[in-house]
Amino acid sequence: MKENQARLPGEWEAVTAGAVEVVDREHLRSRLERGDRLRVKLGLDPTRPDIHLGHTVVLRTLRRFQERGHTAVLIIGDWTARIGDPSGQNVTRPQLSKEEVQAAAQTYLHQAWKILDQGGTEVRFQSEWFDPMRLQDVVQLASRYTLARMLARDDFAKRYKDGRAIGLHELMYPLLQAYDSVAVRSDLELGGTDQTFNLLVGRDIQEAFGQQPQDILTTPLLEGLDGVQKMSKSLDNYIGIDEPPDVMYRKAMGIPDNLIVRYFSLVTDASPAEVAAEESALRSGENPRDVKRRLAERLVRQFHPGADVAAYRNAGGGFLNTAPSEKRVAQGERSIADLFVEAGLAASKSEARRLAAQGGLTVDGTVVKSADDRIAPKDGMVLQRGAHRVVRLRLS
RNA sequence: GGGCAGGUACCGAAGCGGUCAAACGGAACUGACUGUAGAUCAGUUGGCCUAGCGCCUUCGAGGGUUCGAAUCCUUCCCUGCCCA
Repeated sequence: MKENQARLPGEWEAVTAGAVEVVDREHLRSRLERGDRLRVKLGLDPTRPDIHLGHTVVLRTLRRFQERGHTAVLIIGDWTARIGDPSGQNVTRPQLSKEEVQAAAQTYLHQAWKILDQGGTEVRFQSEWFDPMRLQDVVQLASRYTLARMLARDDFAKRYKDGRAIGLHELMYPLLQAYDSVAVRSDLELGGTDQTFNLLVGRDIQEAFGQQPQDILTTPLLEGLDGVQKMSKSLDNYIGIDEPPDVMYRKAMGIPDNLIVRYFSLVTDASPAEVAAEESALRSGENPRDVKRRLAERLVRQFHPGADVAAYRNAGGGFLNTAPSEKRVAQGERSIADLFVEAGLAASKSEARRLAAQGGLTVDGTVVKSADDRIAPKDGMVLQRGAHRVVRLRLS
């Protein structure tokens, strides 16, 4: 696989831009310089069928490899998705059916093509190689690794030390995803920094199966809207790449100021020079809101080329507070508390009453005094709970 | 297999016969403030209604003792540690 293309100057820099860590650095560099065409693996677990900006960091890296003639190998983790990566809290995940995984995978791919070049991507399902395995093969695979090495992984070590449960199946996760590298003969695997251990296991397992170990490249984890924890669907601090432009804009405007530059550099097409310009704009005292507007516009344009970005800007401050969502409700008079529960804005009538007592509920802009007052919903009526949760009613 | 320690609300953690829907902390939510977020301050955080000092469900699961149990007994399930 040595047939190559014109060697671009700065190839190494271009392809590793933003990488946190590369192993084996020298090895990878020399392969790139030699012009080898690499099989670049990226694994995705289709547990949640939506790609958000956090995922795009690594996807964009993969695309850069594609653009330079390397083969993207996208693995759909239809087996590992059932185990769930045992990262900290989520010890158990709902067992997904084959159909659910299939469906999620399709959605995933559909979204992934917004970033990757579909033609240059090889999509593989784990079930290809795992379904035919027999117990003998599984035991065989397990024999290639040891407990001590598993315990080298931070979260395992921590849980072990703290006396918290570690299911044996959880130990299988790194092993299975490592075997993927063997199955697809990966040359290089990409992943977020939280995957470092798993990617390294891939190297070991490949060697155990007589293959040349892959190199690995890790990308930063993007902080979510809260600015602290990594972006994830389950923490509800994400911007999905399939979300409508207005929602995307609004969410982008809500990120903490100290993340503006990071977002510019990790998830937009802005060149390093442009990023630097925004950074100095902030430092020189420009209102962060305006810098953030440019960020939001850029993001929206990337995923919704036709969107009328100016409209959101002119919407002023108010757009921040309106989360557009509609809810169908039946006609007829009932208590305000009931209506809020139906609209999904309160978990129970008791909660609705408490919120009302705190002045946190409004109907068409008027503060609800007593949640026990009765009301007949009208089509288009707007219910609001707090500053951010708004529902427009539709009569059915 | 043996010994020991545990399983309390979203999480952590008190409580060990009544005054417990259950201290405290984190987290979340609401209000004030702010360009948003944050920080800060205040409040809320099981459900239901005829809203009373009311009823129902909740302290791993079942059974029991008691006028009365998260608290005592018992069986079971689960977790961790030590020993084999």
